[in-house]
Amino acid sequence: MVSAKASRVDDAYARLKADILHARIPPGHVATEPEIALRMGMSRTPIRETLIRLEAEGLVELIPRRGARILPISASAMREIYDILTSLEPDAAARVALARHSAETLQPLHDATSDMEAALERGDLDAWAEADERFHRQLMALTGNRRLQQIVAQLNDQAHRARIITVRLREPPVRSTVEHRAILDALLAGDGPLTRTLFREHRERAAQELLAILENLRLTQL
Amino acid sequence: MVSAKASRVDDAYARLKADILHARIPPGHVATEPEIALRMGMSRTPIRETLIRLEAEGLVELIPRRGARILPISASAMREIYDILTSLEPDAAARVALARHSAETLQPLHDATSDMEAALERGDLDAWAEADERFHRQLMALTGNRRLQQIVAQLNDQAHRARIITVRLREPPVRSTVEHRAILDALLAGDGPLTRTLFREHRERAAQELLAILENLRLTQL
DNA sequence: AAATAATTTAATGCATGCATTGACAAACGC
DNA sequence: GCGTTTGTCAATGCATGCATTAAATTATTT
Repeated sequence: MVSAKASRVDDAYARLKADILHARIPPGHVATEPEIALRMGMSRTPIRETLIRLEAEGLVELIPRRGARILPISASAMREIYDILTSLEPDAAARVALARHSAETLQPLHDATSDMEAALERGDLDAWAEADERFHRQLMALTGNRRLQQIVAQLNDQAHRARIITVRLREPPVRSTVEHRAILDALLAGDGPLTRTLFREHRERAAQELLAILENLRLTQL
Repeated sequence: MVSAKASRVDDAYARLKADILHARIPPGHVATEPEIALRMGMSRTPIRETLIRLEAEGLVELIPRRGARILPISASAMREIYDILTSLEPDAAARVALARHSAETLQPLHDATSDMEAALERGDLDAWAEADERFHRQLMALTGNRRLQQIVAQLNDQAHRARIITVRLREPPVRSTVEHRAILDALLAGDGPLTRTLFREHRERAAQELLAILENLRLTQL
């Protein structure tokens, strides 16, 4: 056996988190510990620990005598998240560019970009979104900064549901895909400033589009 | 009574965190749950929950069968932290500048700066450090971005011990204090780009100095 | 009927018990 | 003497019990 034996907390954490991210539990939903424990077939203890972790990650809110509330998707939350990502990612990308990684090292980014292009042609938005997130994740991994990776991953998790919803309510992300290709080229060229600029514009546009949709839907809070 | 009744978890959390930040527990120290529970006069349960939270905050590492390890201070960790802060804070400061807050709103920053100057003249490094952290905290508060505030606060907590140590091992922070004044002026002038540039240089220099000292001391890991 | 009070219900916060399992040490074989 | 093996010990992971207390419900009063 390769993987370490999963503890119940590990299990509950993985399942609950997946349920939240895939919106299988509706945003805003409130559930009590005994309720979740029953559903997951374990006692309250591991559920409690799981909820504490999820709260620290910003996916759940623990309301004193009521239970755990799955955080809703709000435009204001998305604005906060995108403001932070717009600061972090372009800088990080610029550092990666300046590190002048080999083409092999950048291969995963290349793959992700190709996958985005292919998915877009097929009209497979789920695959597109997956490749998009993969690109961003791989790029952060190349910085070697663990804390940065964790923070960005956490923010992306928080924004995940909003992206799922909006990706189907907008024009096909042609532009976004093209931008990825341009960023990749800048990275390969080792052009830090260009990478930063492109990435920043990429994030700013994405934020604009997402927020426009959320606000149009009057999804101040979904 | 104004404050909510403190639960044991709240209490243990506050105490443990303070002990860690003030280095009353030496970095690298390992303690078991029963050990901490005994010292804090409560059962393992609230201690457990506290440790989970502290782990999520990056102050403690939970080692499977060994206990909780107070994370050591390493130069590499500080580099990670400062890289992130150097991305986040200057951008955030620029946004604050563009928001053109009134002088009253910026008063806390003014106070913090004055306090730094006064503390420096008195040679009171503790007071100086406190005012410095206050300046940065207040500035982030002005962005109104809760997530940003939380992330920056968390990173500052992680870096706190390193700052305490190094502040006494370097020349008096005259330069740093002057820079704060300049940043404040740029904020008052509503000059976003200038604020960003100044802040970035400020953080980069601070990072350089801190890392130089840590590495000189061969504190790869304290 | 609306507002208030009394009562019931149930979720949390915490303590405790116990099985499991890894860490450590002593005993053993080479 | 040093690497293995076995055995003991204790920390964790989890379940469970219970007091407390907020929320919900019902009863009561105006």
